Amino acid sequence: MSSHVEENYLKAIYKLTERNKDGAYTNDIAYELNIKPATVTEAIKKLGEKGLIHYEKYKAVTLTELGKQIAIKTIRKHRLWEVFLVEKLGFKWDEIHPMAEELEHIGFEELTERLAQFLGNPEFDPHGDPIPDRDGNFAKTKSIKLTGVSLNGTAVMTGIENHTTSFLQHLDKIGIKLGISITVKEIVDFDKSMLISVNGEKEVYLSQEIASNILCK
Amino acid sequence: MSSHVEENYLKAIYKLTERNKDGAYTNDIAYELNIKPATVTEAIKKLGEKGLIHYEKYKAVTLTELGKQIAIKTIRKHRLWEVFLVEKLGFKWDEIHPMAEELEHIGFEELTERLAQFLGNPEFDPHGDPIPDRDGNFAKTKSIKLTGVSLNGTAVMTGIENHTTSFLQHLDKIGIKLGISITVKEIVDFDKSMLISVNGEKEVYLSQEIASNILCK
DNA sequence: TTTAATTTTTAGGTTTGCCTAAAAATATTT
DNA sequence: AAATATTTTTAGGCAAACCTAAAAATTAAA
Repeated sequence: MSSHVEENYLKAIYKLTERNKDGAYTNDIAYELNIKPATVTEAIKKLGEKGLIHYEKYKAVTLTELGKQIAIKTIRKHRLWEVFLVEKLGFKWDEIHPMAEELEHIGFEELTERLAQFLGNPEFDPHGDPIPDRDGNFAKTKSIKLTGVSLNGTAVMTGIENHTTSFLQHLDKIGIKLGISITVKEIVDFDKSMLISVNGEKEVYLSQEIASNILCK
Repeated sequence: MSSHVEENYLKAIYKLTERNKDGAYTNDIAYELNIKPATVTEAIKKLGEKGLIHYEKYKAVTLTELGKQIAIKTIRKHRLWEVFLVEKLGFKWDEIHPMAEELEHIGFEELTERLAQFLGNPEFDPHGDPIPDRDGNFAKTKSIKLTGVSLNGTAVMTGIENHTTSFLQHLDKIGIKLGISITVKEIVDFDKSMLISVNGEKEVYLSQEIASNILCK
């Protein structure tokens, strides 16, 4: 199995296991990777034999220590390249994912570490997601959803829970970006949408769906 | 055929056609790509059908305009990344080839162009090879081999004809790098090796083999 | 607790990009 | 121009990574 494909499976399993403690299900992995479940069954059997995941028929899979290391390294590479694309090449945060998705598979330890150094060993990527260090440790961040901020409370925007282009572009349009301060001016009783002010200026309504995908501290 | 594989074939054919005007032979392509001739036959048939090369059974192949464009774009990407690796990440010129060999296949036009801009639109890579511009035009360079410099003549080192690690490391050791000035102090009658002085200082003997792989102007 | 629905796996196929061995074509010698 | 050598192609195979359709196992519902 090519390391490119392998890394994608491990990354998907890592992501799903974050959400679902007992592991990643065949169907979910397939959905995540845009392939069919039958293909996933084949693949996870092999990953099991390679010692990268714990595989038992009909059960959710989990990563072994080795598999987890590889997944985290891939995430590290992905997020470092995202920083590069934004900080050095001037891309916007909604443009970088597909490029990072390819760059993350370039596998030279020395390249990754020099890139990190060149970027000033950043701890967060342009979406506010933590970048694991070379040993695989993530900076601890205890953020809350914007929906958890009480009326008249103020919070600093630190991240997002949804990474789709449309969501990112919408945040751009209303002026929400990392580090900005958000004050909750009103919570509409009817649908729990909220009126917020961005950096004490612009006021906009956010649906609960949007607010619940914005992370703050 | 994956663009990764396709680009490698086109690059190999481009390189071979540079050397051998009538085109690239099956055997040579196979040697260049470290695969077997039978595999090449299969591949070039497909590349022919795709309109990327001119293919006729038992004949050397040449690139079509389209095939040439893709080859040159790949070379552009390769050399830009090499500049990045040396100028920004501090790698040495003998370390970068394998990394650039992977980075070159990342195919986002916008990424390439922003990278080029970030690097200051360099015209030459760390080995002195010209970087084609976005339209595929190479800076014209009329360099000569160091073996063509006459006794007591001085020339500026501008490139190399051999890109092996061992050659690059040897040049490093004796202090030869791009831009350095070389004076021919002596040409040994017996084997045509030459005594040179590097930047008017250090004197070393170079075999004819080495001298013929050093380009100057 | 039996039936129904869902999920996972198996079985059998396809394409891609590689391989070896042998046949066919081309090129080189004698 | 024959014979020999070299090069290229054909033929048949293999593993990876995907697929569909059907069978088996598990989970949920009646």
